Parts: sequence; C-alpha cells; structure tokens
Amino acid sequence: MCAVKADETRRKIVVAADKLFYEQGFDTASFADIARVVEISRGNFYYHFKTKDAVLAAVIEHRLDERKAMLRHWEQEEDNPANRVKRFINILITNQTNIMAFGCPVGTLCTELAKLDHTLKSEAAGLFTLFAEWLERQFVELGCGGQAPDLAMHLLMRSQGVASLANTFQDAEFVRREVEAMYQWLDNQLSPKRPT
Amino acid sequence: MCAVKADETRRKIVVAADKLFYEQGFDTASFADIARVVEISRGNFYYHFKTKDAVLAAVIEHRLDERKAMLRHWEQEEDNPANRVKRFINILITNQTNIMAFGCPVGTLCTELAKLDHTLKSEAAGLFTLFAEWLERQFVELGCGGQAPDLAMHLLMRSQGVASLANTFQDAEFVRREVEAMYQWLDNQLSPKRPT
DNA sequence: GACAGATTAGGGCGATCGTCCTAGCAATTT
DNA sequence: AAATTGCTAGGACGATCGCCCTAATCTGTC
Repeated sequence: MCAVKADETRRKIVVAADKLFYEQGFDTASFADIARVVEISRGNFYYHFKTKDAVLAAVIEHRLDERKAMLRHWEQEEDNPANRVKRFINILITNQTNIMAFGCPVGTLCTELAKLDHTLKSEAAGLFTLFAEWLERQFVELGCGGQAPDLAMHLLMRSQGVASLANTFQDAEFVRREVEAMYQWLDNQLSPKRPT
Repeated sequence: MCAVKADETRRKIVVAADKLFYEQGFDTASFADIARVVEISRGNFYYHFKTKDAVLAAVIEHRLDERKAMLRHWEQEEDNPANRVKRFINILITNQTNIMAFGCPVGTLCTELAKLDHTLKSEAAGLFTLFAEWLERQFVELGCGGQAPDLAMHLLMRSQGVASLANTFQDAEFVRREVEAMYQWLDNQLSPKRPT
C-alpha cells in the first residue's frame, strides 16, 4: 500500500497534460484527451485530480522542477557564466522543432492564462521569473552589477520574440541569425565599447 | 432593401468578435458572447456568418484593413522613414494598456491558431507579413539595402518579445526602457559605427 | 393596402465539456 | 481465507459548444 502505483499514474498524467497543454493549449486540451494518452478511464482521473486547475497547477510545478534541474545542470557543466548564458540562448536551436510548431512553452502558457484571467497565471509567470533571476545572477557574476536585472529581462525578451516569429514564419534561417545576434550582444555587454 | 441594414449588423459583429477574440482568445469567445455584445439573437448569427471560421476570416480581414490604414496614415504624416519606424516602435507605448492586459493582438492570434492547427493561421500570419514588408520598405528608403529584410524582422521580433513580457510582468518601466533601446538601435543602424 | 424580400428571434440538434458518483477489481494485511 | 484499503472503469449530471431550421417581423415597392 506504499502508494507507488498512484504516484506513477499521477506522474504519467502530469507528463501527458504537460505535452498536451503545450501542443494544444490549456483550454483546448481536455480530460478525455489526457486520459486517452495515459490510457486510463476518464472516471479514474477524478481519483488523482479533483479539477482541471489542479492538473494545471501540477503541470506548472513539474515544469518548474524540470527547468530548475536544467539550470543546475548548466551550472555544473559550465564554469564560465557567459557560457551558461549562451546555453540559455541556444535553447532556441536545441528546441527549434517544438518552438516552430507550438511556440515557447512558457510564453504561450502565460499568454493564454492572461486571456483566460486564470487564477494560476501568476504561478505560470513564476517560470519566467525563474529564468530572469537565474540570468540576472549570471550577469552579476560577469560583473554587470546594477545592469544585471535589465540585461536579464532584455535577453528573455529577445528569446520570446524569436520564439514567436519562429512559430509564425517557420524560418530556421531567421532563428539562426537572431541567435547569432544574441551571442554578439552578449559579447558586447562583457567588453563594452562605450554604448549609450 | 439596399442591404445597408445587414451590412451594418455584419460590421458590428466583426467589431465585437475582433475585440472578444483579442481579449479572450478565438477558441474561448463563443457565438453567444458575441451575440450578447451586438445585442442580436444567437439564431440571427447564422444569417450573417455560416461558421465561426467565417467570422474569424472576416476579423482577420478587418484587422488587415485597419493596419493598412494606420500605415498609410503614418506615411502621410511622416516624411522621414526613420520617424515612421519610430511610430511603429511607439505602438508599445500608445497601446500599452491593452498589451499588458491581453498581449499583442497579432502575435497572440498567430500563436493560438498555430496550436489549434487552424486553416486560417497563414491568413493571420499575413498581419505580420504586412508589418514586415512595410518596415522593410522603410529601411530600404533609409539606405539599408540588402539588410532591410533582416532589420525589419529584428524589429518585429523585439516588439513581440516586449509585448509578451509586458503582458506577463505588467512592468511599464520595462516597456519604456526597451522602447528607448529600440530607438537607440534604430539610430545605430542609420549611422553604423562599424558593428560586427 | 397587398405583396415580396430582407432580416430577425427563438428554440432544438448532437457533441463535448468538467465534474461527480458508485460498483467492482487488485493488492496487501491480518 | 477474510477483510481492508488502494485504485480503476464506466456512465450520468447539467451546462455549453457550433450549427441549423422555421416562423415571425420588418421594410420598401407596386
């Protein structure tokens, strides 16, 4: 009775819901869709999650855990904060196929929840905050000081913009070009030639 | 019987649908919602539009017309192409309230239609293309030559990124800062200090 | 004022939504 | 072997969806 079976099923539901919420949107993806993927009955759903919002909360939690693990991984693999930031920029390349098909998982969720005026929209925004604060720390380590928060937001902004247009235009060359420009921008921040 | 009545009602429907699709999303906004705003019966809807997709098509058409008129207006008011581009950038300020509440009308629609894999997603993308080509023409006039298409897409990308984060974080100061940075970027393109 | 066409109101269609209930199967404990 | 608990299957609920049909009303012409 160690409840390991339920935990496993619950995990499967969260993973499936995560994927479906991303690919179809939170509102469009239904209980029936999720149940079909997990291969459980719709009725059984209620045992694990009382409401759809509860599923969404679990999905956001799951995404937070995944992103935190990814950021930790980058910190372990890269000594240089600049290279860590480059890892972030490079998501646009490594996740290009998904982004072109469905946009940025974080941005599109926040946008949808804002339109639905959903209770959990601030929780979803926490995914952005996670990246913003992590990037900020890297810029602090790089000696950007008080500029660090603005630089972090600027980079986040560019990745969102690229994801949005990549999704609309399906233009891989555009993505490559903008990623290159972001690398360039990063270098300029580290060895400033008196901008402004 | 000059059908002026029907045209007027049809126009009201399109305007109401435009607003609701923007504020709630295409999928969430229902016939009943639109009919309530226009103050007609749900049944009457069918006389003007056979399907919801037909309403969407009309809304996209309507948005295209509005944007084209706006761009024409800018061209009349501003002789200098640089000032025209600044007008574009300044949308983020003039439309700030709506953007913070519901995101960019063009970007969020394209994103949603992509997730729904909707037939009209390429038509919606035409709204982006309209801006991209218009910006490109301004950059050509400014003597940017072959760079013009890339510069246009870059600017479009930044406006999308700013709109997305403005929507999520409700940070007016961030918007102001990024708009300023876009003005700066524009100036740099016009008097290049050997970048790259 | 009768007629014809344009426009409207209202309700019904089947499908699907999130939610909820309950009977039964599966697995572990005593 | 019996009993307790964990977990599941299946269906029913009211509401709402896009869509469709038809009868009534309005408007302008002869």
